[in-house]
Amino acid sequence: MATKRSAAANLADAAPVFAALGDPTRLRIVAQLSSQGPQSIVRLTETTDVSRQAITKHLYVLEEARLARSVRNGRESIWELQPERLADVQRYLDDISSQWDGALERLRALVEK
Amino acid sequence: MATKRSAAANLADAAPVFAALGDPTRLRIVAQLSSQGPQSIVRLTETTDVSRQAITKHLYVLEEARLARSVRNGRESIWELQPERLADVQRYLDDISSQWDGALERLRALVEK
DNA sequence: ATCACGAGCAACCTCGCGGTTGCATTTCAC
DNA sequence: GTGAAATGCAACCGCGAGGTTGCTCGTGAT
Repeated sequence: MATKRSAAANLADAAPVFAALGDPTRLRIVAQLSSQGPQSIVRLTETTDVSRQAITKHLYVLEEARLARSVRNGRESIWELQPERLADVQRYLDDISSQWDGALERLRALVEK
Repeated sequence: MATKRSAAANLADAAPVFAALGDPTRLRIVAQLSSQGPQSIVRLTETTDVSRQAITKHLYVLEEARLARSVRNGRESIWELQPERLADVQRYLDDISSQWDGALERLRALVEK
C-alpha cells in the first residue's frame, strides 16, 4: 500500500513549499543558510539590499513552510534550515517524474493500438 | 571547473521555476499532465473550478518557466510536460542539501575547537 | 453552408505579496 | 546605569498575480 508515501507531500501540501522557494530573496536566504550554516537576522541582511524587516518577513514565510526554524540566543535569533522539508519536495518531484514516464508509456501503447 | 553544473539552475534561474510550481492550480496542472499525459486545454479545465482563461494563463506561466510546452493540433492545442526542467530543480535541491551537510560539519568542527 | 467547439485577445477587478518607515523592547557591553 | 545593538511590532503603499467576462477567430463536423 501507500503508493503515496506518507512523508511525500501531497499536492495541496506541496504548493506552499514551492511558493516559499519561489522568491529570489528567499531562495538566497536558503542558499546562504545552506552554505554557511545557522546565523542571525542581521547577518542574513548584510548580504542583501533589502531591509532587515523584509528579511524577517521572508524568514517567517520559510518558517510557515517549515523550511527554516529559529532559536533565540540572547538578543539575537539564530535561523537554520530544516532540510527534511527539502527531501519531501524532492520525493514529490520524483513521484511526478515517474508518473510522467508511465503516462508516456501508456500513451504510446494507446496510439499503436 | 564547474562545481556548479552547467545544467543545474543557478540561484537567479531557479526561483522562477519554483514560483511556477508554487501555485496550487498550476501544481495541479503539472500533476495531471504528469499522470495522464499530454492533453488539451478544455480537458485540463474540466477537472478544475476555475475558468478556461485562468488555466490558459497558468499554462503560459508554466511555458515561461519551461516546465510545459504546447503543440497545435487542429483547433485544439495539446500541452505536455517538459520533465528535463524538473530534473534541473532536483539537481538544485541536491546542491543545497549537500552544502547544508558540509556547513554543519564545519560548524561542529568550529565549536569543538 | 452552417453551426458548434476550442482557443486567443483584451479589458477589467481585487487582494495579497514584497517592500518600506517609525517606534518600542530586550539584552549585551562598558 | 547608560548607550548601542538585535529584534519585534504596526501601519502603510504600489503593483503584479490570479481571476473574471465578453468578444472574435479558426477549424471540424454535418
